[in-house]
Amino acid sequence: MAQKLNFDKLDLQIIQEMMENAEISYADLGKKLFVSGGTIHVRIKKLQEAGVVKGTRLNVDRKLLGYDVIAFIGIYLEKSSLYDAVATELQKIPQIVRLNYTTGNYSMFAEVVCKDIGQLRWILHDQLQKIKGIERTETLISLEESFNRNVQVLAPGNTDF
Amino acid sequence: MAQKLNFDKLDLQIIQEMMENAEISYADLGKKLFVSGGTIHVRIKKLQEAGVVKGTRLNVDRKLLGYDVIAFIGIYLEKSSLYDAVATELQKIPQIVRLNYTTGNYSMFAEVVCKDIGQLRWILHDQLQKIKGIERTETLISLEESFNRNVQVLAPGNTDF
DNA sequence: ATTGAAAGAGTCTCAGT
DNA sequence: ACTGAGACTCTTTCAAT
Repeated sequence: MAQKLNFDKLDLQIIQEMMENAEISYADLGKKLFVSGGTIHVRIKKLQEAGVVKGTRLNVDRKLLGYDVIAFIGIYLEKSSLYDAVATELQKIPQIVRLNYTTGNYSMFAEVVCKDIGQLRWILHDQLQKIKGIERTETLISLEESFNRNVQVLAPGNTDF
Repeated sequence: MAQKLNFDKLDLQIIQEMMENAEISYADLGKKLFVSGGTIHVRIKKLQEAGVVKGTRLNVDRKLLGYDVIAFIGIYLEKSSLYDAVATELQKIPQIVRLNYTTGNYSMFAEVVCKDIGQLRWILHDQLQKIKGIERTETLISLEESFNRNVQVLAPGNTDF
């Protein structure tokens, strides 16, 4: 299980720098942090083996791909024991990109990326309403995404470490 | 502005494969899609120049970094014209990783990644409540993230292309 | 643990098709 | 447009400290 490990300042600096620029070379990152490229290499290897650094994910411009709409869907279940069954069905819908089991207003909280409002309507009306166990849904359409970043482990305002 | 462009099947296949594995080499990707590594290279360059492929983002295990809690915060504003001012303040809080301007129940919708429930309480109570313009907030705590993926442009169930 | 250099693997360029 | 080969850059390994 997620056992907490010890990281020194250099580990956290490497993670923070690579969160800001995942494509930096080991040599350049070493220069920036005043160690050799070899040291960066062994540290990153250690972080990968520890499972902290899991790899990289492709960053695409969804609008240029024709996906203009992001929406969040709060889902009320008939019974919360239906979570797993409903999650399995939601995962089959390619436009649903994220699903969380939540406390608070909703039982489940989904994020959907779709081409336009028409497709969103189709997902809500045709796709979701036929899944057994969903009582009703509430939709928040994103008009603008102000920012979307990784947690900043060594940011100025962050006193966590 | 986000002008829609034309992509052929190979472009979309490259994007889909790289969404699933951003670290695959051009040679291996070429083998998988039955073209040469050189072709993969020029296509990716074209996609980067078009702005569709924006790069890669580091994927970290937030739990191993000690960030055990994800929560979503629905924010009610006193006046929606305060959005920009409030967004600027929220961006200063390192644990707030995402912010959307939304229709529906809330004016703004934020995602926060924090160390534990105590820190979440501190962010909600001490950090948010002192920002002018926030009327009240509603918090959804994530108990489990079932999945978190990119939109699947060439998935079996996706008839978008 | 860190360094610096050599070996290996991947990216990038380009002439030919 | 795509290919394959050579030049170049980066990653990876390793002996020395």
